[in-house]
Amino acid sequence: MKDKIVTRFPPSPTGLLHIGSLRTALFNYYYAKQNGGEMTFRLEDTNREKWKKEYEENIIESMDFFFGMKIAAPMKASERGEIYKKYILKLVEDGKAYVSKEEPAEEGKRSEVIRFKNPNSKIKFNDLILGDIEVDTTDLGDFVIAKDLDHVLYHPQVVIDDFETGVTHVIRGQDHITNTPRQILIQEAMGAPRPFYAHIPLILAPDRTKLSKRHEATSVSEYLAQGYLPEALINFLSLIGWNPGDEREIFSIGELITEFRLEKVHKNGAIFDVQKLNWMNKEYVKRLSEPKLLEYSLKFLPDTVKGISGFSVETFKKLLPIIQDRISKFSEIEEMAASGDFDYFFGKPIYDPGMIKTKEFIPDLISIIGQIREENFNAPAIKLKIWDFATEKGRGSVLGPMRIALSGKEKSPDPFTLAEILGKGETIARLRAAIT
RNA sequence: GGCCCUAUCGUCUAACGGUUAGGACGAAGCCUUCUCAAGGCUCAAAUCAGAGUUCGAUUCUCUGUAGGGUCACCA
Repeated sequence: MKDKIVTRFPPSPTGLLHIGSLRTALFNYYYAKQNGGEMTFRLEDTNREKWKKEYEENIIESMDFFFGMKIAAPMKASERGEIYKKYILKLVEDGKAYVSKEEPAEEGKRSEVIRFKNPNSKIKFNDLILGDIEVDTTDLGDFVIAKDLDHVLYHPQVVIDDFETGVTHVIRGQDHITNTPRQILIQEAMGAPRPFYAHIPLILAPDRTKLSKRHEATSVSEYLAQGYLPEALINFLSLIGWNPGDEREIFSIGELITEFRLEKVHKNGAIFDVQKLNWMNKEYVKRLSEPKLLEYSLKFLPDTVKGISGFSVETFKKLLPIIQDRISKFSEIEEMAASGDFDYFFGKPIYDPGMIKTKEFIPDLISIIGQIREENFNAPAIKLKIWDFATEKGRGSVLGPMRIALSGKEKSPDPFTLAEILGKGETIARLRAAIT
């Protein structure tokens, strides 16, 4: 009988959920799920200086948002002081740790701390991604594991929490690799079993250093706020440092759970390429259902547009295909709004009449369009009716003025689509207005 | 600097020791076209260097070089 696989995600609430943390959580989640196991969650929240309630809430909400984990009462390191204390006490009793008198060299340092008695052994462990790693722990010295019995430090905390929650696989970033020998040492002193380790490569900024706060946008919330879709973010992040070995790129979370292979995770760090994220997000935008597309579009549509007197959701719905075609992320709707790409749908276009090169063919357009029946007033039908005439007279001098008459802009969707959205009556009205 | 990790197009990456070193993003060009997008097609672009093992190294070994991570009484 194989033991149930238990992975872990223990973020520290010292910032909003980081893009790299999400990816680590994702890998932990895939590995646990595909093996019928589970991913545990706990908050490593003993650093009270950097802690913020806002961060904690953001992380917990994200767990629900991305993994459907409803966490009512998260396990918190800050509430486990008594437990840590017992273990440290035991270590001291067993002679594996000792109270050390110090001469504080710096301000704020204590004259007495608890140090781990380093047996100075060579620690060898097999990393599921990196392979065998051997480290001589002599250079680590007798490192401090607690300031005192009520202030236990990170390494013993991790070992105790992983042990008590039955963690079988520690999947974490490569920035933790040098912590591993220390933690194994403590484990062995406590007689705790050693979990499997898998250190995943770091996500790098374009300057090839670890992606951190000093770089552009690093929190998941920022990306969501820019209108990246969660599914796209998950897909993109999952493909950094891992790939299925073939040429597929678009994966649902369900597919990722079955396809993900820990053994195929790379050893080397990878740059977070926003351009590729943009492309992938666009792929997801294209696949969005109409209700979802409307929901997101409305959410990102500025109030200045919603406040136009002629604005209605009914009309806005007709613009959805145009939006879907143009944006790669939803914040671009704000840019479209700023350049006036929506205004003319909800009110008369404002433009310099000089923009219209020639009004010569507008009366003909009005009569052609007038012949189209109301119920047939759609872009393909309108195009069919006008096309030959436009070709005969010169498309530039027929279609160009038509577009400007309808939109007031040099750049816009094609005039047939414009006419369809505006409707027959309004189209003719705007063409008439352009003559005078 | 010590310790640890890594090394294929600009970027993400594929390639039982035998391939014209493949794909994607991005760039460029072309087509489509009334504009802007979208779409289609085409093209450029890489095995860090040097030894060794081998009939044959992107692939295995060593050295060098480069990059990264980490060295708290933070987590």
